[in-house]
This record gives sequence, C-alpha cells and structure tokens, in this order.
Amino acid sequence: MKRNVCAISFRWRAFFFFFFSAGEAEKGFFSQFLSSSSSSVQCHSLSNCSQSSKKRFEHGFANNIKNVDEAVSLFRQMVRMKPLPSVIEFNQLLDRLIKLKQYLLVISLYKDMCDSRIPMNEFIMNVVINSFCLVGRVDFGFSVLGIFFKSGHLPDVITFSTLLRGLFRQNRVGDAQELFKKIVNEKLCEPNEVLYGIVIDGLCKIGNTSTAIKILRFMESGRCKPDVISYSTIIDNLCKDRMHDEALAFFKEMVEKGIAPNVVTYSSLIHGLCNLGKREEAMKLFNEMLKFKISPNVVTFSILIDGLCKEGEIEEAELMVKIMIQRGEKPDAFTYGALMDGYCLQGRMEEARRVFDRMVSQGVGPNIQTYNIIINGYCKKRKIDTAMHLFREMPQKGLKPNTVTCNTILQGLFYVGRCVDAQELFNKMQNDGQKLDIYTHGIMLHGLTNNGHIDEALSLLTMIENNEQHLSISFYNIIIQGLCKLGKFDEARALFNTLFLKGLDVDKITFNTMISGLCSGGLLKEAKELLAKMGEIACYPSEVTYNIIVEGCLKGGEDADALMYLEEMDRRGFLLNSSTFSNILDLLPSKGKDHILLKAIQKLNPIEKLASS
DNA sequence: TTAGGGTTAG
Repeated sequence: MKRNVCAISFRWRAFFFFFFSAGEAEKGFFSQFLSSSSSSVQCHSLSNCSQSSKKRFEHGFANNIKNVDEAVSLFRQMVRMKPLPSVIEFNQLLDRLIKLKQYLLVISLYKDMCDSRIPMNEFIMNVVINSFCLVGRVDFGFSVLGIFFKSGHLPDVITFSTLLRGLFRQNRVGDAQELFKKIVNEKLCEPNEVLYGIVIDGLCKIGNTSTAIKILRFMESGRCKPDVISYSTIIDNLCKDRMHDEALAFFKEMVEKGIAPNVVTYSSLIHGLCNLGKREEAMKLFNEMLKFKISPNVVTFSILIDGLCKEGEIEEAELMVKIMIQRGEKPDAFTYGALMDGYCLQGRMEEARRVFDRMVSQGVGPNIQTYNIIINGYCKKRKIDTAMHLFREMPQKGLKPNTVTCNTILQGLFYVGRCVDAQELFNKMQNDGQKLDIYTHGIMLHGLTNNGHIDEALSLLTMIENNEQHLSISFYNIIIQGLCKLGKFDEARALFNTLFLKGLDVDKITFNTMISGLCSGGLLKEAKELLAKMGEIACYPSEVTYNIIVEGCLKGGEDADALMYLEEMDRRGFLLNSSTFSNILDLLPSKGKDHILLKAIQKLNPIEKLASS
C-alpha cells in the first residue's frame, strides 16, 4: 500500500517518533554501513551484463540462482534493462538471496536500487528490514522503515513480525514487549498467528513462560486464536522447565479445542519425558503418535535415540536407528552424535569411532559438535593424543574449534596431568580471541588445583575477579575444596568468609564443600556449627549435606550426633547415597553393636528403599 | 512463528 505521507494519520507519526529516535541518531553509520557493503558487490563479475537485453524473466527465475556471482550478474543485467523489470522481479531476486542467507548482499543491492532510483514496494522494505535484523542490526531495520515511511509506504503485519523477531534475537526483550503492546493498543496492524508466535517464542526463550501463557490466553479473547504452533511452543518450554504435568494439561486442552497436535508437539513431550528419565512413558507417547498417523521424523527419532543412549541402552538405540531407516527417515549429524555420545559414556571408544566413520560413509558430514562429542570421549578415557589428533584435524575439514572444543581439550590435558600444555592452550585461546566462558575458568581452576598448582589457581581467580569477568560461586567452591584437601583450613575458612562480604550468592555446594573439608580435617564441631548456620541464612541443608555430616560424625566417633542427623534425615525423607552407605559399611565392624544406630543406617539404605518402592 | 546432540563444580 502506498499513500501520500501527508495523509498518514497521527497514530503513525506517534509510532515513528517513538521508535525512531535510536535508529535516526545512527543514520551516519547507517549510510556508511551500506556504502561499505556495496563495495564488495562491485567486485563481482559484470561480464554477463547486457545493456540492451530485452529478455523478460520467466516465472520463478530467481529459484535457479545458485550463488552470489549469478545473483549479482543478474541484478546488474536487470538494472540496465529498458524498460526496467517489474518490482516483483526484483522482489524475487532479493527473496532468493535471503534464502541463500546472503543478508549483506541484499542490503548492498538495496543501496544500489536506491541509487538507481528503482521503484520499491513494501515487500522489498520487509526483505531489507529482515536482512538488517538477521545481521544483528534491528536499529537499522527501524531506520529503513523510516525511509520507506517517508516515501509513503506503510508497515504491515510482516514488517512488525520481522522487527519483533529482530528485537528478540538481540535480547531487547523490553523493547519487543513495548512494540507488541503498541501494536495491540494502537492497532498498528492486525496481529496474526506468526506475530503472536514470535512473541510467545521470544518470551519462552528468555524463560518467561508465564507471560507467554498470558499472551496465549489473550489470543483466545481476540480474532486470531491460538494454533498448534503457539501451543507447541508453550508445551516445549514447560517440558524444558521439567513441568511435564503442566505441559500435558496444555496438550489435553489443545486436543479438546480441536487443535491437532503435530510431530513437533509430540517430539517436545517425548523429549521432556526422556529428560525426566521416564522412558516407558516416552515410548507410550511415541506409540500414540503412530496410532494417530503422525509420522515421527528424524528429530523425534534422534530424541529417543539420545534418551536411550543417556540411560546406557545403546543396543536399543541402535535398533531404533534401524527402525528409522526402515521407515525412510535418514539419520543426520544429531542422530549419529547421540549414538556416539552413548558409546563414549560407556567408554566404548572403538564403537564410537565406528559410528563417526559410519556417518562419514553415509555422506553426513561431521560438524563441530560431532568432533566435540568424540574428543570428549577420548579425553575421558585419558587418550589425549587421539583427542589432540582430532582437534588438529578439524581445521583441515573446514571446522573451527569453538570454546567447547577447547574446554574439552583443556580438561583432557589436566586429566593426564599435562598442566603446561593446558596453560599453553589457555593462553592461545586468549591470543586467538577465542571466547572464554564460565566452563573455561571452571576447568582451569579445577585442573590447576587438582594437579597441585593451588597458587596458580588463586592467581587465576584474582585475574578473573580483576577483569570483572563473569564470576561464579563454583570457582570458589573449587578453590575451597582444593585448600581443604591440602589441609589449608585457615585459608579455606578465610576465603569462605569473604564470599559473604563480596556479595556472592553462596549456595548449598559451597557449604557442603566447606563442611566436607572441615570433617576431613577432624574439625567436626565447626562443621556442625556451619550446618546449623545454613538454616539461619535460608540456604537449607540438602540430602548431600546430611550424608557428609553423618559420615563425618561416624568417622569422628560421634555416634550420638550421627544418630541425631540420621533421624533428621528420616524426618525429611532423605536417603543415604550409595557412596556414603558403602563408606559407613566399611566403618561398622569397628563400631561395636549399637543396634539403634545400625537400624537407622539400614532404614536409610538407598538400595532397600528402592527395592521396596 | 514451534521440536533434537557436546564442555566445569559437592
């Protein structure tokens, strides 16, 4: 729709005034951005250009474009044609480029179209805005909207959906919510399923499922009712939050409303059940979808295969691969990755390697994650040389190791005590500009501490603190544990006490580490005082805390206190974990015949409890 | 506009 700017209502002016301040302010950079991108286009071959070509374009001509050179060549041909091809033909070319993920090229061609004064429409506006959003510049997307607006083009529901998605992609959730409210309150467009879907998904992705549910309820009151996608998004996120009952309630609700669940809905539910270790229920749902003639796809099968592998049921997982192939579903990198990880978890590296080779022979290229899985497998088996070989092989296959790859190798090097090599890799990561994350620091601190380099670990911790990098309480847990192992209780205690002053979120693990350390050093009285302190600061002792203190008391000969803690565990429904239980069993012969104590220990025996349940 | 794999810490 093209209208005279003067005729555009006050409602629109208010909208543009509100949303453009940021985009307009950067207009200088915006034009610079466009001119720098267009220069790359000038380099492409123009040899196929024919100024006098009168050839018209067949329907769907753009779908034949295979690469950037062909697209640029065709574009040059088009702008020189007289008369010019229709705006629809330019649309098709740009749309094809979006499908080829050539976002910068779209922006650059748009600039050329502006320079050549080629007429444009809303479709081109949306394509260009989308390109800016996909290169992470939603602000320029708003600027483009302003430019089109000035020439009388009005945004539609697709424009707003694109901008909303761009805002969510850049984590500008507050702005996205603001825009959504404006769209609804000021009726800027009639929201459709797609627009609602973007908002629901964006909210879910930041963990705000409750607001997403409110949007779904709001849809029910309007013209555009919730569909299978809005329901599936909510269901998936409830499953990810381990709220399976709530997810099932939404599932039931959608079925009752006559909205048919699809393969995505079922896959999410099956994934949720697998994550909860409820394999039988997952298989029940799988059979249910078959009954309703909803065909499981490669994603559904990969979820099940992964679930089976994580439970160690690798033979069943292999069987599932056979079934999917029989049903015409081709395993992909995810499927093979799940299978490989299953073998790695069991330390069956030869079989994991065979899966790796099998996927290559099937024409499925290994990706970064595939390498990370197998490298991790070798590291865990202390086969660091094989892991390093694969690590070095990655660039030859066109794959750039990422932070996870480096973290895995770092851990592997520490496992075999190669601290110098680990430190070298850590330095290289920094020199290469590789992003360091919470895992990198955790692995470094743990590796250094465990290999007897507590001073280096402490220096690294100071460096992390000084650089104001993301601090995690787990860093301190690692160091406290290391100090306690070395019998440096004064230093551990001092560090522990500073955590409260630093305003760090001291958790159960920190307390458990400190209590465990004190017990191992025979400082039982202090350990018990610390446990009592947990309740005072509302960081309540867990099952693990009680396991630690019971074992500590028994080892320290404080049977009466051990009994008291065992009774407390019973009241709270806690069990002895298998390692504590076997440690206690070893102690028992020297404990004489305290029947009450023995009875309490037996009562909290996890194996007997499991058998009786 | 919806679904799947990999790295730390008691």
